[in-house]
Amino acid sequence: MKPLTHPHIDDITVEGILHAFSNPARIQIYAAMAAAECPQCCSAYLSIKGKILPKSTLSQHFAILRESGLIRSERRGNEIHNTTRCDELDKKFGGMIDGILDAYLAQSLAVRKKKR
Amino acid sequence: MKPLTHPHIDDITVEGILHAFSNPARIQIYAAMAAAECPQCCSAYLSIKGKILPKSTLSQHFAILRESGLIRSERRGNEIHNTTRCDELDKKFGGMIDGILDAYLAQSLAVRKKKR
DNA sequence: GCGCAAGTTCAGGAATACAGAACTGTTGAA
DNA sequence: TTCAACAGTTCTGTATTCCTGAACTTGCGC
Repeated sequence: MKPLTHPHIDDITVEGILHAFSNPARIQIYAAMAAAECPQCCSAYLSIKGKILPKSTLSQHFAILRESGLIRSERRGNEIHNTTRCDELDKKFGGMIDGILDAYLAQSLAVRKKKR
Repeated sequence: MKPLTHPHIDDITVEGILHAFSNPARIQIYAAMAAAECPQCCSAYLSIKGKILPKSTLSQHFAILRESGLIRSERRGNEIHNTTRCDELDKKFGGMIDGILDAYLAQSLAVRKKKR
């Protein structure tokens, strides 16, 4: 099994991050991960917004998040512990990530209100 | 020829914007448009970062930017005048767009420095 | 009218995304 | 140690999206 590789902070690009975020499942995964208090394994995100994702799809989403530099993944025995790289990213990209997350969370809240 | 339609501000979504921005040509067009002092027609962006885009490709990029709600396009006789909708967008999405643009511009600057 | 320039639409091929099936590697219990 | 269950990956075919050249429409000036 391949070792998990992460791009160096200098190799992370705005376009890569925006592409990773351009998929609804991926931005939701990232938002949930950013809100989590401790590292979560991949299968914690098998069900997202009431939809169930196939494991293979999820695995590929995680690969894209990892390769774009948004998250860090570490093998812990059987599972993989995932965390955001927000400290590094905030230093490099200023308020970009937070700005996106804030807007996304505000939108999610608004949608939930509407549904009631 | 179809009339140009723009989504209502309430129908603009974070995912739509991020998808529009996930393409290098589109974010560059938007950045240039945001920096321009007056409305630009589409063909002002035929050459972007040294690359020449086919007209058809450009036309579709503009359609995506328009439908995502990022820009406003108005027919002026033969050509189309394009402007960003940044006032509305800033009101709706807080610092998201500016955060993205700032990071993108900073990255572009860094790249240009490296090339020298 | 004519020619030209600005954009659009269409059609194809290329690239990318998705999901089911089969797989690898790890854990824990018998 | 053997084996079943579990976490995640890889492979593969299909569906979707993206890109671009060619043909087209519309508007302007001569």
